[in-house]
Amino acid sequence: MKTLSPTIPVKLSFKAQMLQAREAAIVQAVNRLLAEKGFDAMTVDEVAAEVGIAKASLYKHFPSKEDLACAAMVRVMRRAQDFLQSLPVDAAPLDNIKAVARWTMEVQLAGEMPSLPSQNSSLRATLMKSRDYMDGLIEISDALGGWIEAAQAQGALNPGLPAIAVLYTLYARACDPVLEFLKTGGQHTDAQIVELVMTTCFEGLNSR
Amino acid sequence: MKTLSPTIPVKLSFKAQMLQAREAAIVQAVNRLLAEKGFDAMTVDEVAAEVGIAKASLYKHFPSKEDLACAAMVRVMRRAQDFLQSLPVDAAPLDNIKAVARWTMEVQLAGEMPSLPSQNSSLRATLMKSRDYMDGLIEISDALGGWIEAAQAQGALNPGLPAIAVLYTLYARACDPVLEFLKTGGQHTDAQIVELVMTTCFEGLNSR
DNA sequence: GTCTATAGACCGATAGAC
DNA sequence: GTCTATCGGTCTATAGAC
Repeated sequence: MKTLSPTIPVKLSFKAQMLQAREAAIVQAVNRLLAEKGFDAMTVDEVAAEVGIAKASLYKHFPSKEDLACAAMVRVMRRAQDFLQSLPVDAAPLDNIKAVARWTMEVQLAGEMPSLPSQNSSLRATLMKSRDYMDGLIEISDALGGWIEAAQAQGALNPGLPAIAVLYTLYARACDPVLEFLKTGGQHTDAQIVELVMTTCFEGLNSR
Repeated sequence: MKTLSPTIPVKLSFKAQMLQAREAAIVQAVNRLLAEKGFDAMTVDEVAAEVGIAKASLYKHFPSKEDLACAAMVRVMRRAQDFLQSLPVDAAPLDNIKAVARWTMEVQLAGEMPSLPSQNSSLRATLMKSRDYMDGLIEISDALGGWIEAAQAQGALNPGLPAIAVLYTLYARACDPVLEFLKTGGQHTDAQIVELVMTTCFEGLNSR
């Protein structure tokens, strides 16, 4: 078969690499724009302009604006999974949980956390249908959930809280408006803001 | 003068009352729709349909969609001010702070908390220009800020946190996605959800 | 008969889709 | 680069109050 000759696979692979590289550029641009202005305010024209390609070419890669956003979410999910795997397996569960919380806040402060409106139903439907997205979400939730229960069992996290509530609270830090408010205030560095929110999140507002 | 005859003022007042009542109906509808779908997804036609009047009539009351949203924000701000004034003046500062936090969460769970995109600049400009909005915001911030500093001084709230960070953290509870997540989960009543988030907010995730 | 307010058609621009 | 739908905003004819 011709397709098994040495040159063909190379050519296909090269072409595939081009496509993949452009797709990566698209997804990165979408990620940035989603973080900067959100889903509704982001226009497909902007994405095409930022990547430097024709709008029609976008639709060769992604069938709709929702799929663009979904790809950006999958990207950040992949980054999260990579971060999770970089954590020491023998660390205390609470340390890993805190590391993840810090990481999400740093991504947000770096302007790299895509923000989607939770009430948009067509977007929700697209995300739910995406195997990549759902698998990533479940894997991350499982990892975090395991650490949460372990930390509660050893008394490091409040065992009176439902684990799911703790998980949601951690997820919410990825889109916490307090970070943006404090950054706009200009009184604190990014590192200080992260530590501040880490404190309120884990220690609470009350005195100890 | 004829305009000072008894019947004229009565008539004018009646007309004014009608206008005011309709304006209240409009603002309430906007408030509900903003809470349900957010600013971008809400259309002016929907508002008119919900109130049961023509779109052009809306524009007799409010010059733009942004002003509609602003009026809804002023409404909820007024409700907040009323709630603040209903609190006992001799109560412990921390109790009042907690009462306000509970109140904002209850309003959100009741589907009555308008949600605006923080990055929409035309909307921000309209809000900033609104004396009613800004005055309300400042009055509320001043009241909360005073309680925060008092609670920190007496060691009830962590004095190591900047008061502004505490204030923002409280404001953020009004749009905390954890409430919606837990409600969607269906495992908890609204009251339980409020107490859960109150605990994580004031006690933190760690064990005490 | 006049005047106001309304209802509903209408316009222009924008943005998603192809 | 075009097409079409949608949406914010406006215009006009009419109904009803005085």
